[in-house]
Amino acid sequence: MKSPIPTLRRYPLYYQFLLSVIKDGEETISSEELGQATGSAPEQVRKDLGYLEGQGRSHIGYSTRQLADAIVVRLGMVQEKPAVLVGVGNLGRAISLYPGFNQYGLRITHLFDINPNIIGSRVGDIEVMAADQMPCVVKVMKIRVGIITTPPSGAREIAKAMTENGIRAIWNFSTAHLHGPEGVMVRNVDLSTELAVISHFIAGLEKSTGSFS
Amino acid sequence: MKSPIPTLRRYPLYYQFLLSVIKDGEETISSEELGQATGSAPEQVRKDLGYLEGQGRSHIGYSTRQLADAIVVRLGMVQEKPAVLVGVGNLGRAISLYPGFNQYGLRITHLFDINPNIIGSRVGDIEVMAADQMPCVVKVMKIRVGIITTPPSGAREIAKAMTENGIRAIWNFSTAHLHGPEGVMVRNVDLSTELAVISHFIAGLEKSTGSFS
DNA sequence: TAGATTGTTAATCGATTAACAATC
DNA sequence: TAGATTGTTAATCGATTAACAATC
Repeated sequence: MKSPIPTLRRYPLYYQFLLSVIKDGEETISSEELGQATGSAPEQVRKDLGYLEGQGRSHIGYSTRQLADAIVVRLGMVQEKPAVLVGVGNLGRAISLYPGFNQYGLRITHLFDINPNIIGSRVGDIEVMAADQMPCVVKVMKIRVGIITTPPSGAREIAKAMTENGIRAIWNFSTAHLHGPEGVMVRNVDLSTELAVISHFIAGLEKSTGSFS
Repeated sequence: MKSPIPTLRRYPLYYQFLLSVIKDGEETISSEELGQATGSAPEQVRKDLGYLEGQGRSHIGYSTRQLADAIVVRLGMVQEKPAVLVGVGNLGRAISLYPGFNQYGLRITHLFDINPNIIGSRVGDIEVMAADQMPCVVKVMKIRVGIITTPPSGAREIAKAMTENGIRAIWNFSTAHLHGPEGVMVRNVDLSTELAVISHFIAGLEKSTGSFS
């Protein structure tokens, strides 16, 4: 059965915790425990896991191994997903070096930038190429995933070049809000959306407690 | 009127776009345009803006200036919010150098790490301190915002030390899922949640088109 | 067995979307 | 004026939560 997007987003949380308890030698786990560890209600956990192959057993719980495997299958984590990244600033560098992505089969194979001082430099063991070569690389290598970590100004154009050359999913970290054509998934990740929530909360505290408390 | 969290998260998107049209000299903007630019329906925009002070005018739209100001006020963007960051790896470095945060009044004032090779080094104009000094700094400087960019193993303990010394909002980028005590807001930002959605989507494509297409 | 735990159905909740009167 | 646009109320939608029978 198809998993809704909020559920898909919770699978990695379950998966991470499953790995740690498997390492501890646990054979089974209850929805209660799994919920505790990931910040979800047990009913939520059971519902989410209900979309997966396999099932839990009353009085016993779920097999940790079987569950982890089911998540791997559902998320397509074993498939190799080569990706290009455009914009090798601090954020781009951090993301291309982020160790957690391998687990999901995401491999950033090419880096691009427009800054001549950055082009030709190395990040990890990848050499940064000139951004105008990105379309060609994407097309020739049949790459399906594009990551954008540029300033907002160039983002739209880059996204266009990506989709025109076969990219099917764009992970956009720039503050420009993008949306792709039919059949292309765009995930906009804007850190300021979270910052808004935090700022609002902290500012609210100051107001209520004032400088007298 | 209080804005719900999904609305708070959209304000930065509106704000960003408002700044750009103000720079272009536009005096007013319609909910239609604003929605177009940020990926929301016009009704959604009107609802979100309805929570703010001030109002739009029929046939005219909203005053761009007034709207931007109202968002600034609602999100408490002008209040100075000093913050500490623990974990000066690639991600931590990227975040402490991220230019967009100033806008929200967030100022990362102290950096901490446990790695002796990193302690004493500089990121921007801030010197990295030993992590065990974090509780003291937070307490003495009355800092209310903590950012965690460590590996998951140490995260829980760091969060505990933060809240015990007066931190009221934690922005957690580690893969450990945290939740704070009553009165402390924790925002868990796990990049793998987004990656799950992307991986699922791309893996689904491969399956349906196969290697024959 | 008794009690723990799943799986599933129903109820709730909150956000989004639609509809439309009011207004400029 | 006519048409565009807001503001607000109602309808829809989807996810979360609650309830509970089934089962080990």
